[in-house]
Amino acid sequence: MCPTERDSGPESWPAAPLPPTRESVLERAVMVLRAFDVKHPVLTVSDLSRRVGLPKSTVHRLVHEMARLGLLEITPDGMRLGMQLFELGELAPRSRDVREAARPYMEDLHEATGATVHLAVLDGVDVVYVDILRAKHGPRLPSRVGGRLPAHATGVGKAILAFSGPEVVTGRVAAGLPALTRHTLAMPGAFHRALQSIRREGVAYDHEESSYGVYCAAAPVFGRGGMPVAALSVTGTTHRIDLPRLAPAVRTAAMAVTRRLQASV
Amino acid sequence: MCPTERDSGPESWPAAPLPPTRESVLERAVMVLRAFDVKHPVLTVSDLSRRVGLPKSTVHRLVHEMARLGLLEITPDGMRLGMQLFELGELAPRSRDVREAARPYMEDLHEATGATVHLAVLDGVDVVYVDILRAKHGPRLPSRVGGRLPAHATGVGKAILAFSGPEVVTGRVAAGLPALTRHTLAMPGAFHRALQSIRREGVAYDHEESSYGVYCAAAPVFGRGGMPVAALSVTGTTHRIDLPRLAPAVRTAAMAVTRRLQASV
DNA sequence: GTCCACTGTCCCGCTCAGTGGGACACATGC
DNA sequence: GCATGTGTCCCACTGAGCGGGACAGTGGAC
Repeated sequence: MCPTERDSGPESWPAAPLPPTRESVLERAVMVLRAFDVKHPVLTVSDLSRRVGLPKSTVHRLVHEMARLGLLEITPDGMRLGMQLFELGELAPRSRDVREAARPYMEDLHEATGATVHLAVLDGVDVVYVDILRAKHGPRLPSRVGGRLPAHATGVGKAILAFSGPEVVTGRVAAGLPALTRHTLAMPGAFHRALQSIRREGVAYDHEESSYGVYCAAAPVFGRGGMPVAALSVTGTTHRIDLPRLAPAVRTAAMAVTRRLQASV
Repeated sequence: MCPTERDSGPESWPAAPLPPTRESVLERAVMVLRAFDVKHPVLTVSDLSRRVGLPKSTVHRLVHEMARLGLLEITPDGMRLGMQLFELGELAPRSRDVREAARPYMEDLHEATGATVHLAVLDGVDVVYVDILRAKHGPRLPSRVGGRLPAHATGVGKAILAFSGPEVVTGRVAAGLPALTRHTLAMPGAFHRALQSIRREGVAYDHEESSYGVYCAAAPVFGRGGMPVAALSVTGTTHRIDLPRLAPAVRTAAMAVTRRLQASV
């Protein structure tokens, strides 16, 4: 919640906690899977037992069953997430379809601007990055495919929210507006005003709201029903990117993807 | 198994059947997840009940629990795989790390050759495609990120197998050498001879062995321990690609990725 | 209109899959 | 030596998961 988090900045944000229920086998399994992250790609049985809060013998049994199913892989120094998960994840339609449709236009945008191009979808109150084309030069941005950030704190998130139904926006506000930097729109008033301006302009800007030194311009992609399903953004680092100049390009690309999505059958 | 399969060709291959055991809750859940594929991105409770062979009431309960956990999403016309899976899948280290390391070199290769570039890892007896940069022009190849094909029938698969331990190769042979086209190396003798030649040349070729009209050259990427962990390939369609000319480029790129992997910490 | 076949949802009593405390062997480090 | 960490396995208990079956709603055929 605090802008000055301990280590590497908001590369990824924890998913919303699961609604409280007496945990089922399935839930325990998901808890085990969720225990892994970028910083902890390999965990031992004891690690998992500690992180998840389940008895070691239970984790042991669970983990071996999951390995049998391909959800986990056992290595000499612990468990890691398995290829089966990658395979299943790639089939998730919300990310797959929009990525498929957007890829060519992302490449054009990438080539035309030389900047890093992002594609993200909304999942609950967060955005999840679905595809990234990185700038050849310049520092590596902290974003990651599969990474999750609170929607209100990102360009892509604001672009989607601005054109979503009011209940979606309300959901985000109700879940809180955590500040990732001191520029994050953490006040509902400012946040709503920003969305209104985005609706007017058709573009959302992010001036160091998600991460220090990171600037971006984002535009929404609309699906079949006319509702926003994703957003494209062009991102760069401080003063090395001319957002007003790039905004029309992002909008145009996003509109092209929209057209493509609505054309397909 | 038959080369002239019914519809769209070998875009994806079914994963190996799970070892037979009395099915656990977890296994049933995975069976439900695996019921989804490219042609069936949305399934209803009844669909799932039929496809998986579980009672409808059981599927109903299971599916709603999985939706609560984010593994599935409920839409007006059925269930689909959820974003949670995509998120978890992107964390699977085997695909993530190698893709991260390979991306820049894939882009170079893509730019230098103009052809489609593939990155795949070995999973059991199959290869799973981890990243694809598609040629701007020309027909769309049937490959798909997250797609699975029997290793012996692909360039990338043969490139990996040729430099893997004998037990890995034996595993593939023991699992059978199904023919995807009439050019697939379906005989152990021919297969072993091909691997030997690949070891000598450092490049694996695929002349319509995985799909008609598809030609490719592939080279292995080695991990920390000196064992192959992935393979890069350059792919094109009949006669529109000059493999001997591209082979050195693929090898060079693969070696660069190897270097990068072994350098990182 | 009346079928019929199909959905998704929910109930509820039975039972066996899942549980987890605890014991054990082994590897480190002091 | 002892202490503290691993991973693995056993086994008696019990409630989570099971699934047959009932039900309401939908929609096409006739």
